[in-house]
Parts: sequence; structure tokens; C-alpha cells
Amino acid sequence: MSNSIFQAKEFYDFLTGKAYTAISRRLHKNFREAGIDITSEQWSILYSLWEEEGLTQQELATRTFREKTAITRLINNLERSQLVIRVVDKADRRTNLIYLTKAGRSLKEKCLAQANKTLAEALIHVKDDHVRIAKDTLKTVYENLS
Amino acid sequence: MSNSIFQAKEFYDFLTGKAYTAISRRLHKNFREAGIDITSEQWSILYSLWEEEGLTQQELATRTFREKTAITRLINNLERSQLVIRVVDKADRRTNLIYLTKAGRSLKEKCLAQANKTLAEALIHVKDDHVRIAKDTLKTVYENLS
DNA sequence: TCCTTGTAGTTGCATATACAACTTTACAAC
DNA sequence: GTTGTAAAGTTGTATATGCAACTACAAGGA
Repeated sequence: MSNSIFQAKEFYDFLTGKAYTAISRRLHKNFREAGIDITSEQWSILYSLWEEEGLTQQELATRTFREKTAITRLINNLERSQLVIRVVDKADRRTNLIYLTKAGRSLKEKCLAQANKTLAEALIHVKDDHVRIAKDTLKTVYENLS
Repeated sequence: MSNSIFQAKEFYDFLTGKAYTAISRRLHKNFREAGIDITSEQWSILYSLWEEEGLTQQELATRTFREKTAITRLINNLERSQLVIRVVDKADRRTNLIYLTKAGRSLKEKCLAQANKTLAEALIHVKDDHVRIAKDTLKTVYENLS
């Protein structure tokens, strides 16, 4: 890309995460208002588990792009909230396999509804093809840097 | 926007801030490697002050889209690092005016160089017009939710 | 002058993150 | 088998965030 882009001062907002902060706060707010007591970070863990249970913490770290230390504490909190449980892998005693509890499983539909609501609120007045381009651009950014 | 967008599973990454996490980590890493001892959050405060000194904490909160409590602590840390100082406003003793120190002012060019480097690394293989659309989309998201 | 209301900033508490150092377990080389 | 190395997870420490409750000050009206 050319340097001309950098002339736009507002471009640095890319770096300060204003949009992400806004969306993350709104997601948390929507969860709260729907009576769901989880953070937006916990949501990303649960989302991975709704897709596939029995993941190791390392696998969750990779999929959610978080440090394994962050996963340790997120799982601590989710376990305290009785939404997931750690099960030591008998085949490899170094690893914990993370499973949803019944309560954790039952949150799925309500959470997805709030996630979709949040996206809809965020993307008012944004054309579909622009959403698609923004999404693809962020994906490329992520791939460039990870 | 239509619901078809939501079919794309990867779209939820929008909500988990993968791209922002990646860019924020890389920015911090680039600062460190350049011998600059600040976080990416502190950077956003300094950036505002390089544009205009003597802002109140509330004004910094508005411009960086952070809670005023976050600003209190960021300024605490920046003051401890001797990059900024609080000056009580004589005209309104409730407010602090935040000024850069000489050291804080001298970081500007080095920091901007690293910020530009980070953006360049993030946006390899992204077309200029896609960058522009992504930027505008994120701006709209921010405006929709704030 | 006193009272009410609003604003700026701080503090307490819970949560989340990064990095380094550590423990435990697995596994391959010898 | 013993040893060396690597991987998974945890813990300590520093930083950052959100929300609620608080203090201090300002400004307008009775």
C-alpha cells in the first residue's frame, strides 16, 4: 500500500482499537441485558466449545488468538461460573480437555442471538459488500501479523 | 445488511477482536524493539497530546474512547514514567490539564515511525481501496455504537 | 448565603492481558 | 533405563478495563 493512506489522521484509530472497544462493550452490555452473565472474552471461549468440545487449553489459545496464560484464567472463571469443566486427558496427562457443562451448553442460542444483535447494531448503514471487504481485510491483517 | 452475512462463521471474529489483538501486540513489540517503553494504550494518549497539549482527562477519555477511570490510571503510569504531568486548572480546580514533558514530546517521531511500520506490516497484500473501505466501515461501527 | 444539581477525577473490586519463570509430563536419542 | 528436550499448563508481577461509589469543586437559583 502507498504512503498516502497514512496521511489520513483518523487511520491511527485502526491502531487504538476504537471500533473493537465499542463492539466489545456493546456485546457485553447486550449479554447483561439479556441476563447472561459472561464477558465478551468468555464468549469467545464458549463459542469455540459450542463448535467442538473437549479442546485442550492450548487449542483454545490458538483458536481464540490468546496467550495460554489468558486461557488458564478464563477457564478458571468459566469453571467457577460452572459453565465448563477441566478433565485431565488420560492419554496425555499434561493436557486438560475442556467440556461444557449443561448450563454452558444451554447458553448457546441466547448468546448467538445477542451476538447477532450486536453485529446488526454495529453495521447499520454499512453496505453488505463493504462489510465483506472489511471482514476480509481484518482477516488479512490477522494473518499478516500472526 | 442482510442476514446472509451472518452465515459466514469467521464473521464472529469481528466480535472477538482477533485483528485488533494482533495489531496491538505488534505495535507494542515494535515499540519495545525500538527501545520505546510504552504500551499501545499509552501510545493513544500520547498521540492525542502530540496533537494538542493541555487537554483535560475527560477530553482525553472522549478522544480515545476510554472510560475516565482508565484515563486516571493511564495518566498515573505515564506520569510515573515522566512522560506527562498533571497541572490543576486554576480556572476550574476540578480539572487536570495534561501536558507532555520534554521526554514525552521527544518520543513523537520515533513512535510515529513505529506506528507506520506496524500499519505497513499489517496491511501487506491489502489494496489501498480495501484499506479505505475497512477504515470507513470501522468508523461507522464506532459511530453506530458510541 | 445556602442548597441543589451536575461535572471531573479517584478508588475499590472484579476481570483480562503479556511476559517470564516454573512444574509436570511426554518422548526421542543414546 | 537415563538423559535431554519440548510441550501443556500454572503462577507472579505489571498493566489495562468496566462499573459503582465516592470526593471535590462549580454554577445556578431560592
